[in-house]
Amino acid sequence: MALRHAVLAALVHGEASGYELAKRFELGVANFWHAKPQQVYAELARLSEAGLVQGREVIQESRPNKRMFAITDDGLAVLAEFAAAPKGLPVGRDDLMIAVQAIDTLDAEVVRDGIERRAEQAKQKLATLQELERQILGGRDEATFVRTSRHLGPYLNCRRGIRFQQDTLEWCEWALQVLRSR
Amino acid sequence: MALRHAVLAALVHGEASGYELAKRFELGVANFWHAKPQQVYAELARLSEAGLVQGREVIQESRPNKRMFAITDDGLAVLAEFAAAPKGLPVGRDDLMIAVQAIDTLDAEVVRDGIERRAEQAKQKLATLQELERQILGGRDEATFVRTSRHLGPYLNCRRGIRFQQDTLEWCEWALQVLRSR
DNA sequence: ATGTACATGTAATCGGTTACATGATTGC
DNA sequence: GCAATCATGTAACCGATTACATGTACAT
Repeated sequence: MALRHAVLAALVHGEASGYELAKRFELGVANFWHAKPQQVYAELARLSEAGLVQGREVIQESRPNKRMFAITDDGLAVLAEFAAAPKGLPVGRDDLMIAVQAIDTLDAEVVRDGIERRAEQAKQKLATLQELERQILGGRDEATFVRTSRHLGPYLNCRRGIRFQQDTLEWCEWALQVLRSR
Repeated sequence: MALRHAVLAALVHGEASGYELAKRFELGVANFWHAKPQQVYAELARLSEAGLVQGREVIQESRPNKRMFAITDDGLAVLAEFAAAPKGLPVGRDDLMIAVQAIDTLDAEVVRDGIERRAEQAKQKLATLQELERQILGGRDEATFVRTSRHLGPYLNCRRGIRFQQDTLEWCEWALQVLRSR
């Protein structure tokens, strides 16, 4: 039941609509949490019923109406409890690594193509995250930002994502070189 | 339905019992796939019924009997098909990063403790994986191994795991430094 | 006209986790 | 005596994915 906490955490820096939250999950936090839009809407409904978030209707004219959700004090309490609980290791599932594991029996070219495609995906994701980093830093260097900002969480998370994609890319390039050199 | 393929991939370098497979999932491949023992047994039953693996009883005297499973030609065909299919991005879920995202609103000390615990976990995991790497290389250097071995898959996978844990560790240390310097 | 962004859901199904269940052998 | 390792599963529940469903506004 951790999507619940992920949604609450995504709301601590201000209210958001289900649509906005779904986008945040897709891009910003996506390396370490992932959720489909339908899941987000369903979770918001449950959180709202439990009193952990509060929604308000926003009537718009040139667009469909939307509901903005904000975290409540009860929601914050639940988040705090979650943060204090011991965490297990991250759960990862990567289809590509299944193919890699079996490369010696399979057609190696097919797996190589998969690694190349993954490298491309990583590059794109990396570009997106670096753009996000620029937005967060807003022209300041890291030391200045760390001293002056009250929004460290998203930055720490963004850095984790950038590192992960860089590491992915480096592994892909190393693996391709190994496979070429056989 | 990808656990199916993960199990098949784990069997390509030789037959194994459910118990052995469960251990392989727990340690070796665990950074990029994860499965509980019960799941492995259930999957083996399904794969066996579908003719993708074949089991044989092994009677043991000083231990409980076991069933060893080997991948069949049909199983290999299914794996090959899977390998050729386009892969999505890896799915990751990391509770710690949820707490990190919300650190500005939460008690920062609690989150710092979480990062420290994660660093410890990463160190242990890293040690295990480096031991596995030594076993795989068997005294040879990388270049020699790559030229002479027919089991590249597990090595590529192991390297991915090592890099991931190293990167985790570096991020943890960087994040702790940032949090201390505030 | 066509597609993308905005905006929100329901229903059916599938995959994964947790709890339960058992029992022998080996080493501390 | 007690814990760890070997060895295998069932059943209930919950969480996640996929398919279905609808409609407006704006840009190309």
